[in-house]
Amino acid sequence: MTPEAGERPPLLVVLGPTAAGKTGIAEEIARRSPGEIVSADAFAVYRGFDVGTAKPSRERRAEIPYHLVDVADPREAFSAGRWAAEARRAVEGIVSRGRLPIICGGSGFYVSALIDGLPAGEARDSRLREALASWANARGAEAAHRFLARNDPVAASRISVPNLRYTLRALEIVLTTGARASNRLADDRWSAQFRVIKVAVEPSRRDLYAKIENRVRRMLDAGWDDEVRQLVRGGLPLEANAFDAIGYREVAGWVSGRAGREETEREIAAATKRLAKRQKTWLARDRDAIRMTPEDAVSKILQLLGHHGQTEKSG
RNA sequence: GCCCAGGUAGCUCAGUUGGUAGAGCAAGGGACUGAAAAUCCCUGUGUCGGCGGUUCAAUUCCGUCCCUGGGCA
Repeated sequence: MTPEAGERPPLLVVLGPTAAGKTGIAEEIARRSPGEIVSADAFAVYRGFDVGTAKPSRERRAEIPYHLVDVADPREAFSAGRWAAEARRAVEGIVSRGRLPIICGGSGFYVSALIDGLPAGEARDSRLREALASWANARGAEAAHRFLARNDPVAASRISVPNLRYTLRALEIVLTTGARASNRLADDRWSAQFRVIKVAVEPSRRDLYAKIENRVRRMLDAGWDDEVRQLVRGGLPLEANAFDAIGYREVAGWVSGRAGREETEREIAAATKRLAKRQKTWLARDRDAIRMTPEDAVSKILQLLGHHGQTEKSG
């Protein structure tokens, strides 16, 4: 390790699939270090989405400062870029207070936007996006893909034809910036100022699946249905992006009598397991992440941070 | 008891004018550059309800029995 490595402030990143126990670990570290938590969760940013996103309660947030929770209205369009920009500001604030910043969450793309960076310029245009969507709706995904192939063949070759969402995003980038999506380079200078300690909490599949099942049951017991009723009564349409959060549309179906509680619980648990699988796939590529089980995560992280054990201290 | 309609992949079902079968969902694996808990890709052998019969060959035709749903008594 280079001498200046020790001078850079540490930035702890706790990753892992949903329900792995990340939050408890991050909170324990925050108490000992002491630190503040930056939630890396694409749906905990929305106000009113509490139970189903396993959002930390008000009491816990009073004990340990949380950032990037409840920062958006469910009606507004959120983005990885906006999250990363706000997370950077939060991290800088925590460091300036002399505390340990702890990124904690399961949204791999968001964390990547923060640590690895994104290309400069958002290249986002909602009017163009809508126009492209309705054009593609009329002409089909193949036509859209052919159009992209003409403007950015490299991007087109990486995107499968039916993946209309990716195709349209790549088109949006070429049409707004004139630059090909496949040529844009991410800017990762920001994270270089920190000693990034990235940790992946990975329980066995068996444990994780049991935790997921328990958690879904507890969420349904904790008034998830009331929360959905309130959101719907408040006029939030089921098409809103925030309702893409796993379980919310299922609970809406239960609330409206279209499905029973048991069936709803089963479906949500299955969808959550699929999410956990995708999260693990994402994480598997991350060669910087230090893998550990939830049981020994806290002591291993403390060690990585440089909290020395008693034997070392006395010597 | 009688008359219909069914019994095919974990589930819902298609299909084979007789040559041992395929979709969706589930499950497993993968991709991911501002919608990401999203979006997309790959992976399909299962006594085709049991037992007999006809046939070179039956999941397919015939008989019979069992099971499920509906109707009539």
